[in-house]
Amino acid sequence: MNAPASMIRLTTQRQIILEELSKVTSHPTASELYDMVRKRLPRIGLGTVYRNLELMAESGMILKIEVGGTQKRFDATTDEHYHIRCSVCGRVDDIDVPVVKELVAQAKESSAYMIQGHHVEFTGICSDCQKKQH
Amino acid sequence: MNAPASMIRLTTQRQIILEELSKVTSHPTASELYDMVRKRLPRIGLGTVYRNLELMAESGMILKIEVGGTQKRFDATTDEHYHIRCSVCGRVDDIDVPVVKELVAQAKESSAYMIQGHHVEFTGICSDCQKKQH
DNA sequence: TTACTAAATGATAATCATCATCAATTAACA
DNA sequence: TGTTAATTGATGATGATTATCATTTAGTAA
Repeated sequence: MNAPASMIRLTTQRQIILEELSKVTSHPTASELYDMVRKRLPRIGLGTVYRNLELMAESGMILKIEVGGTQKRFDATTDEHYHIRCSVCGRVDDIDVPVVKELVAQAKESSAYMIQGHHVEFTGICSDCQKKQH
Repeated sequence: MNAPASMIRLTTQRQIILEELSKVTSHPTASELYDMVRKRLPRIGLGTVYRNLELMAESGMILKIEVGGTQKRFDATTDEHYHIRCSVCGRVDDIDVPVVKELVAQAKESSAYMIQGHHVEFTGICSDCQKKQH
């Protein structure tokens, strides 16, 4: 009855991209991940990294973070949480602030949009950049 | 004693960019603003629009919004408030949900970052896009 | 195991948003 | 009205991302 589902293959590239992303607690950009992955797969193309990150984000395996800054970032942790971005170096980390569920309820009342979700992004200066500013 | 402050001129371009931005409640991108301004100043360059939006954002006259999506957006309203972005068309609007001041306090406790601020971005489907999805 | 086929890759070019450069123009003021 | 530095418009450069396409390969069936 269903149209034949397109087959999603388990390729070396995909596995290693996911492994490398899972190793770090920071939230690398596509090209940072490209550099990390290339140490193990020197012939991989940047396009493959972009393609797979996009694919994994769509399927919910990873999280695509579109915050301030020019590049998208990726996160292997998919449960709902907030982020903090360094305004100096652009680094993004998870932040352990409890998710405010009421925000969505409030938004539903005060907007004609059909609300899907929310995200909180804190801005600050990371400890590395604080040190460098002597 | 001070170095001579660089003179900031009141040009036609700047005035009209600010006027057009103030006219709308949406949050146009630089190129949307370019189209709006060009109806009154057909010879204006896109670079001028970018330059002035950046300048006005730096001086605090307007707000530069770096949310999801690929383009930066601008807002003539500068007091602290949250935004909602349509996941279909990318449109961004203000949303009337009270600012949660406690979030920053909580963030300060649970992070090594020097916290500067926060922003909440809701995601949803705007009424126009709801209609179009028959 | 081998052969088949659609999915995926790597290389490359194309696109899009933004920024930089620079000669020509113009706002502010003496 | 003339001077001068700030600004403009035109254009090119850059950086991130996406599209294209011939080649390779994972998954499956013989």
